[in-house]
Amino acid sequence: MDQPDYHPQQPQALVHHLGNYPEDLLTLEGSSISQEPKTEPHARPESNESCPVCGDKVSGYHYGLLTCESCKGFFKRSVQNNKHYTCAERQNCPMNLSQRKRCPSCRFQKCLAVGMKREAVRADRMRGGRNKFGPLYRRDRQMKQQKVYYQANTAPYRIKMETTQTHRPTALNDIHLKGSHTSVPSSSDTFHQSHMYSSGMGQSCAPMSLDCTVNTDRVITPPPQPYSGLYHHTVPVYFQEKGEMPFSYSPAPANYPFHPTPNNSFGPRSTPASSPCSTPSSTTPLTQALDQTLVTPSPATITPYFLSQLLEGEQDESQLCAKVLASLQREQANRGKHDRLNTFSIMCKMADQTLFGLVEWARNSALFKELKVEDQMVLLQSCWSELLVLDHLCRQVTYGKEGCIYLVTGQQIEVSTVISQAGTTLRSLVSRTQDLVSKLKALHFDRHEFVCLKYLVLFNPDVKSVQSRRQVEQTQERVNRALMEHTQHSHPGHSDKFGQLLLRLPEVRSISLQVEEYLYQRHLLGDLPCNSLLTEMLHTKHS
DNA sequence: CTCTCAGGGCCATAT
DNA sequence: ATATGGCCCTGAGAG
Repeated sequence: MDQPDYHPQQPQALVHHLGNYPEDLLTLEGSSISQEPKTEPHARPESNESCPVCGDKVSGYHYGLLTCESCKGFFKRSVQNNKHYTCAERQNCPMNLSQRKRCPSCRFQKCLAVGMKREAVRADRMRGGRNKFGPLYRRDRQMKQQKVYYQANTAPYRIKMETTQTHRPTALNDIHLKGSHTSVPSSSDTFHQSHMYSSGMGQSCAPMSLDCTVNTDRVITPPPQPYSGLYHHTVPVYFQEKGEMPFSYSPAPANYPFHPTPNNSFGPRSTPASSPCSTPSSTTPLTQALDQTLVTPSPATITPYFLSQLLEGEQDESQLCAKVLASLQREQANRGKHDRLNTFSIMCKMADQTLFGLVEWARNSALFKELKVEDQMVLLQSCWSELLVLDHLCRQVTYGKEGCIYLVTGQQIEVSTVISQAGTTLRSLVSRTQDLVSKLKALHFDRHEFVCLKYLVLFNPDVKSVQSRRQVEQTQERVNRALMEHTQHSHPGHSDKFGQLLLRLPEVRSISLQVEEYLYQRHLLGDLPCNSLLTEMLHTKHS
């Protein structure tokens, strides 16, 4: 068997998430009229595109994305007839126009990997009509049109920016996670283990042994990166979590783990960035700064202040690292010798803890606290995976070495090893993510911009059932403007950086959707650890 | 109301 | 015999 059974999903939550890019990301609010993309009503940005599965000419949007007619038909038949293909090779058959017929297994896996959606194939086989992905297609078109516009107007810059990352080929049979520092981990490490696990969407694949080694006594040292401010502490390794979790691990009665305290607050907690819970009409240094950015065209003085306020809410990477390590240690300590977490579970735990951190970040944000609890919930439900992807991207840009993936624990993993040994889906995810990292590195993506993108993703007024839509919209517009002013001010010679950054968001979203789909498939196979925030979030989307 | 366009069906062709 | 893929039909939703 090389694909999981088809599980028709309730469309509501999915549509909700797939939905919408904020309008101001499309219109580049704040830029001059002449910079707006001029799109002809009948311009079809997809007309020259090639199918992401086989490279053939696309014929339109099919089952979630632009594909060719043949892959459309193939995907439809595969889902309708509940086909179970088997690859005679190693599940990495080449997929192009001439070879797409050779291996239906790899073809179907690639269809899923690039984002074709089973749930778009109608169970009732009803013909005609519009499907639930209409808004997604519309937005995607708009983004593509804008991209065409930018490509036409930024060619001189793009020549410099579009450097491609080269992956060093290795002959390693194992994936070795390495500490980011020079000291060699001791053999008595808590997590020293070797595991076999399958990756990819349910297909069997070449076994991957993984040596996951963590030096528990390490002290994080500042890497030679431009953001040395992140690593200014010596980390207490055995960082104890307080019982103050934003999400409950007990079975959630309302099918959602978000348990804020009343009055738009999440309990007594203070951070430098957050004033006590405020109402939309109250004024804080932050909201004052926000108001000023709206009315005062003085980026040199206001935007840096506003951005520094936003930055203050950022988690210290070293603390997050210590927290995740401590959590993993506790988990392993509670398990028997033969009951150790496997590699995939460890990765999930890391993602889970990172997600906790992101939820904490959001709830500590003064801007976010001003929203109704219901809105906070739906916004986080909508964008959690995008935040995770953004967080990962920033970590790679900031600390990642060429050809390595930098984990939240400070360990590193060879990209080429993952690429060569992972299943189709994971390989696609890693490859797409690394491409994005390269682009962001070329853009000299900085912390301020990262924070802005996080806010732009979080404050998405197009999320269905947001009540205070205007408030969300205004915040997004403010952050959007701050981002624009920051890029113009900090990179005056690179007038298009703002646009280039926004153009990365559709790919972030696309990757995050693929991550969700991948995790959900693994979850259905029973691979995901139970009682995690990750699974709660996945359930919320798929329930 | 008309038009658009994405999903489904048909069927000649390929394997 | 079965799979593929090009073409056409259908009909919900947008305008």
